Amino acid sequence: MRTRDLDKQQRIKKAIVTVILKEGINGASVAKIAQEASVSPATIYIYYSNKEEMLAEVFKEYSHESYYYLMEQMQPEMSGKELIETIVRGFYSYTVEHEEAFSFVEQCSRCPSLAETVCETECCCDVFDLIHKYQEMGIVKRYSDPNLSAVLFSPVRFLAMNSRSMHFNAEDQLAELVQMMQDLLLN
Amino acid sequence: MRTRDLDKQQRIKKAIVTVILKEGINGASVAKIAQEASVSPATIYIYYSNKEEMLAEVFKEYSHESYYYLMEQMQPEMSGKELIETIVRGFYSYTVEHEEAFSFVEQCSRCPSLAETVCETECCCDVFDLIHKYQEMGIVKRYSDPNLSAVLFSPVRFLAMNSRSMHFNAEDQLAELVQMMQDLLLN
Amino acid sequence: MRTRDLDKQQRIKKAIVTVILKEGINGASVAKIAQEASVSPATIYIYYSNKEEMLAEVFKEYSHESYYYLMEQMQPEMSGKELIETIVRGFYSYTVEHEEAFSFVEQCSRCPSLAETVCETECCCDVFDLIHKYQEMGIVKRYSDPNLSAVLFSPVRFLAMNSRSMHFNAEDQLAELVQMMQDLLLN
Amino acid sequence: MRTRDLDKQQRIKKAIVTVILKEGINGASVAKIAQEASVSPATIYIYYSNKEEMLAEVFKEYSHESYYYLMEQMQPEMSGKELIETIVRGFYSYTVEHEEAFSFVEQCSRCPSLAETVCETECCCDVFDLIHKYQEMGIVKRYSDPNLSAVLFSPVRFLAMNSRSMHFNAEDQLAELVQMMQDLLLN
DNA sequence: TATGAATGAGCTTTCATTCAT
DNA sequence: TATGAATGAAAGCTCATTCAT
Repeated sequence: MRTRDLDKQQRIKKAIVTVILKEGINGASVAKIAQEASVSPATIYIYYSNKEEMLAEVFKEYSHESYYYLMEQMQPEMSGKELIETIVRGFYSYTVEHEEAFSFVEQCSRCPSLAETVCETECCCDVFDLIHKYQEMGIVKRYSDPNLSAVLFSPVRFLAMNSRSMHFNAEDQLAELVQMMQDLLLN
Repeated sequence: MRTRDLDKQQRIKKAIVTVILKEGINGASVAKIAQEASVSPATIYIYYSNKEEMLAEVFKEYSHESYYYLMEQMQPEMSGKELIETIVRGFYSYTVEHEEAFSFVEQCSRCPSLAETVCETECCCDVFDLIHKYQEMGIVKRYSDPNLSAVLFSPVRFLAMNSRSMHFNAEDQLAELVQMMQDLLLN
Repeated sequence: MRTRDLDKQQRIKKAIVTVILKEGINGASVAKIAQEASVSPATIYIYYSNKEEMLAEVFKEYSHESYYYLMEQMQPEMSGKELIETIVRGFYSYTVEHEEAFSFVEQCSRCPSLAETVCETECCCDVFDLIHKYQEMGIVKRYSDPNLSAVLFSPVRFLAMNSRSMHFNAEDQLAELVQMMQDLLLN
Repeated sequence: MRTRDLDKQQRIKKAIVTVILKEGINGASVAKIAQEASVSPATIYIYYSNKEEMLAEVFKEYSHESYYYLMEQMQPEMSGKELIETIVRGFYSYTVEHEEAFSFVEQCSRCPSLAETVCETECCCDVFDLIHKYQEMGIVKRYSDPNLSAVLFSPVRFLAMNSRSMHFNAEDQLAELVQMMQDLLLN
């Protein structure tokens, strides 16, 4: 019996992200993904039962990735200021270093049918566990989770998506945004 | 007759938005839009030279709409607090009252090919003219435009998009967010 | 506006029957039918909303045809013997003269999903009206309709389908069968 | 081990019939049959060189089955009446008790490519040997074999296939049909 | 022998767009 | 201007079959 080719599955996953970055979620046909992965379209249906499920599954995986990345940046015993800076800068770094994955997740999360399959809150729960600790220590203000999520991540996403079309220097913006978030969220 | 034509074009525009809310930007075929507008597919090609251009044009129009709506909420002689509250609540109201248009614009703005055709900054220039005045009067802090845009609008969009999947009371969140923005942005 | 091409619709109907005779109901793909009709596959979907419905509709049409043909053979004032002979020979003639249509209907009527869409009894109601008259006149024995249907038509169908594989002279068989049916059904 | 293999082949044979009853001959893919038989698709190609041959072979086997069944019903020293009744009722019983096999054979025998591979006459030769004896004894009329086959089996098949769609009581019909056949075929 | 992985070819269907009126 | 008909191209997906183990 031929064993399942792990490399092949990896190539498919990679291809999905690549094609969606290039062509948008609209233009990402199974055929194109298969070609990008150097695989027959039929092969994709061995790994995923249909296109919808394929996107959902890969979307789910990558949704968590940015927060894993973020957690790796964290140091023990950070001050409040360091915490906020790490979150803002770390999240932005992720968008730059994993441009494909970031763009893929952004597109999926705006696609109503896909967005439903992944719950934002679950993805970043580790980050929130940490923030809650800082809240309990009286370092971070006790704003609600949805609003914390809204102000910590959305603006960074906005900058990441618009850094090209709007003509600004990302580093300057980021420095200012860090400052803003520290002012806003710390006691 | 002129009225007839205008009416037809208007119906097409409405249909685009309606269909995209119902079916997502993926499922929005020219045929479905034509049917929704009670028009022949061929007729659409009288008004727009192809689908891409059609979406781009309508996207451009609706991109401005939320900011027009916002400007209508503005009162002369508002305090800084009132300004911020009006922007945050007004923008949220728009997402509720014009759900179709909001969803349409959101979806288009995540579609790479379409997003390029519309510049966010141009759309909200009137709002920024106003904010600049308040900055010059020393009421609003002198943060850069991209960051102002990022923190004023993205979080509201985030709440609007996630109010259903996350289970929170929109009004409570909004009240808190207004408070946060006032603290953050006002001297 | 381009008007619907009646000839085209006719060609499609003809093509369905031809392809099914050649390839069997299994091998009859929409693409092959389209090619046989010198039409694009997409065109077929203007006339029928899907393959199933297409087959069902054409099947329904042709199901009636053999009985229309039969009724045309009938003469007024026939004797009982003539009635039976006309039915048996007429039905057989139909299978020879309209081989394609006959084979098509046979195949469809064995396909469970299609068979359900057409009710045999409705198709041959004119013939049964006639038979009922002869029953009332005491000429044809008062057997039940299902059994009359079973013995009058099934054996002829059997002969028609097997005249090639079994090696017999159709005319001889038919003459004998007429005799049998007359003996069986007439007072 | 031999038992294992035979068991496997048997399971495949059973699966073919089951799947075809459920899905029709169109919907009976090798994959589905393999799954139903709890076997890999590749395994099927160890026993049969391709799908066509597989169906043909199993079709051939089951084609005989109803006549074997029929022969088992036969008693020595039956009267002519009993002979006819046993054939008609026995054949009907078979269609009820072996619904899957009957439906399978019916479907195959309408599929042109398959029908060619099996000769009806060969299948029921035992039955005809018996009938011929009764003909020689002057009990059964000397009609030709094709016509005997046509009137003895086709009407029963017709009733079996239509007992649901036409709304009649099978037992009543059968009783009448027995009577008819006795009148028709016996001296 | 037996298998799950793999695939090219083909399926049904829909698409954006153009044609003929 | 406006249309329903028409279509080539492509979509998502399944097929019978073969491969590699």
